[in-house]
Amino acid sequence: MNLSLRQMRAFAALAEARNFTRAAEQCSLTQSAFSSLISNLEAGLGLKLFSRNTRNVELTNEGEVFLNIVNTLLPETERALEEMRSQAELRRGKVAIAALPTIYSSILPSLISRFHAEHPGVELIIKDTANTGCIEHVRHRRVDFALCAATSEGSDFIAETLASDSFHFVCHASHPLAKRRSLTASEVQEAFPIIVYDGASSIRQHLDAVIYPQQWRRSYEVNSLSTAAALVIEGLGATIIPTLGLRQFRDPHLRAIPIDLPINERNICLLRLKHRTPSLAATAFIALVREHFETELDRLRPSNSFRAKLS
Amino acid sequence: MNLSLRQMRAFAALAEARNFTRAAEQCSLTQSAFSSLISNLEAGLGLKLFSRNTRNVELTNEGEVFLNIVNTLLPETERALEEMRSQAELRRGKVAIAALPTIYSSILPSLISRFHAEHPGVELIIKDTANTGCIEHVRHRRVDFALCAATSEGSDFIAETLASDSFHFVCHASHPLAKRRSLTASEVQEAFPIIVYDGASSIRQHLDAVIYPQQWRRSYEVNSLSTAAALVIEGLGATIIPTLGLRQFRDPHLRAIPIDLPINERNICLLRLKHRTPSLAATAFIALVREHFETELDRLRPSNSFRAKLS
DNA sequence: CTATTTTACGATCTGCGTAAAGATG
DNA sequence: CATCTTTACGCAGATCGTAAAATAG
Repeated sequence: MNLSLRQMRAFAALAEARNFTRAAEQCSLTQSAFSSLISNLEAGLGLKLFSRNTRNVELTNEGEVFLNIVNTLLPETERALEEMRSQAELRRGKVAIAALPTIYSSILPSLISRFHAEHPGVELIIKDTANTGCIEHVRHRRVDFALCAATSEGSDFIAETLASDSFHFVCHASHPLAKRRSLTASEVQEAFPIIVYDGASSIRQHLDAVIYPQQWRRSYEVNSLSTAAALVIEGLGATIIPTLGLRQFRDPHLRAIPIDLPINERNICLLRLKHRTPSLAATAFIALVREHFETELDRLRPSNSFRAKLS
Repeated sequence: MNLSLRQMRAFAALAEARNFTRAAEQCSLTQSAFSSLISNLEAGLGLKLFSRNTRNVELTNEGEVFLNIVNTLLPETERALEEMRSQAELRRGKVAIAALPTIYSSILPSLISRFHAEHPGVELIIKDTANTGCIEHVRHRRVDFALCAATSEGSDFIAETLASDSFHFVCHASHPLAKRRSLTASEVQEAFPIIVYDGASSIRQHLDAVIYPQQWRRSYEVNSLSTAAALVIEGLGATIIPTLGLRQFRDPHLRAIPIDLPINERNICLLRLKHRTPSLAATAFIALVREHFETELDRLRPSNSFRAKLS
């Protein structure tokens, strides 16, 4: 006897419906195929499970015994398969991630290619959005997790700090401050015109907080790093960028000067919902992220000269 | 995915043996068939369970997960099938029977012991109750079948007549009629005091019907044969008993005289619900009952002298 | 007569075995 | 290169669907 899941499903459906036609529909089978499926099950077990005629279908005593068994065995088996399906989702699954533009443009590309090489069947969806958007994506479960700046929002989140980067004053080589080795907050504030970012941005939020209650004398408010970069290159102003964003400003005419801010570190964290077990695919990606920040942490250290990297 | 018992068995064997050839042998399959069986299982689950080459077979991480599942699921499934096998082989089961006291006390004991000897694992539940009770037990499916007097109740029942017995006047040896060889209905009606049975009793129902619209001049109305027997032995009255009930009145001081009633035969039948396939255990018991009445039918024939048997 | 199950039968799919090919230490 | 697994392929049995037959209220 080779009892199969399909047989148990069919039996359970018939025991429930007590009607071949409806039970067959439920199993996506023709009534005739369903009938022989039940017959085969009965033959396999060597006993009648249902006493039936054209008007009435009901369990025999032996059928009752089998129903008791199936009532525990079937859910367990289904659950087992569901468990395996979750496993399988590592190979053909989906990971949705939200990430700050600075993170997306710096560390994610290499992680994506490594993950894809390891799990070629897993679909990766990455939304690059400012900090506020990242948090909302996580909150509404539109992503498995986010890589963004630390947040203090509620206790629904788990925020794991992965690294922290610091801020740099980025200007054209012809800028009056271009040759300085370091700058103070007040010096930077005087460096008008300065290019700032949209209020949803973690950079803007951080910088606003740092000089509170003062405000930035801004001439431009942009949404993307690349726009800011274009403006700076054109000599229309300077901007302030955390370490991870510097890559966007690699240009021979630009200079990046470390700033000494009251709160100079921006924490990069892995943000996810507390009561949501990440899928295995997501877990795998998270592992890759953690590994990245462990092995390449030094790259983020402000002690490294980024001036050199920009030229 | 239609997980089957065979797939689980094969997986367990391979996880144990870690060798396709030996695991295949254990499953009574060629190595090639076994290989594709495992492949199909992996394809069905959507993941590799074993990482293998020609020298080495071992479980993947996903395989380990599946092994944990199978280690509980497989034994449970096997046990379930074993349970059903026991049912099929009548090594387990339950038969519930309702029977008239006259039947219970006459033919059932030997049938019970024969059935028990043949099927020691089958539980027997026998309710001795008057005719009305028997019918209700069948109607409400509290018993698999009943051995009782024929009924004309509705078409939900199947009533198979097994035998018929006839009625006897039973009295103390000192009774005025004790020496008669036979009696008529009117003679019996005059034989006051007469002990009758509760209205639910088939004997009472039969006798009431026989003399309708007259009524029995009763002095005692009892529920059990043994009570009636005690009364008769004490000389407090006579009673009327069908053949099957005579056994209760075996006493040297009692006499049983055949009565010539207008309807002298009480049909003993096997009563069950029409649309209910009896369990295997019940079927086996029914077979025993039929066999009994086929081989020992003569015992019930009123032609036999029961006077002799009583002394 | 109507609703329902069973049977008949051909097409398709699955699973097994034989035998050959492929892989690996 | 010896051993073990996978692949190729034909056959047998299982399963499915369509359609007709049987059954029961």
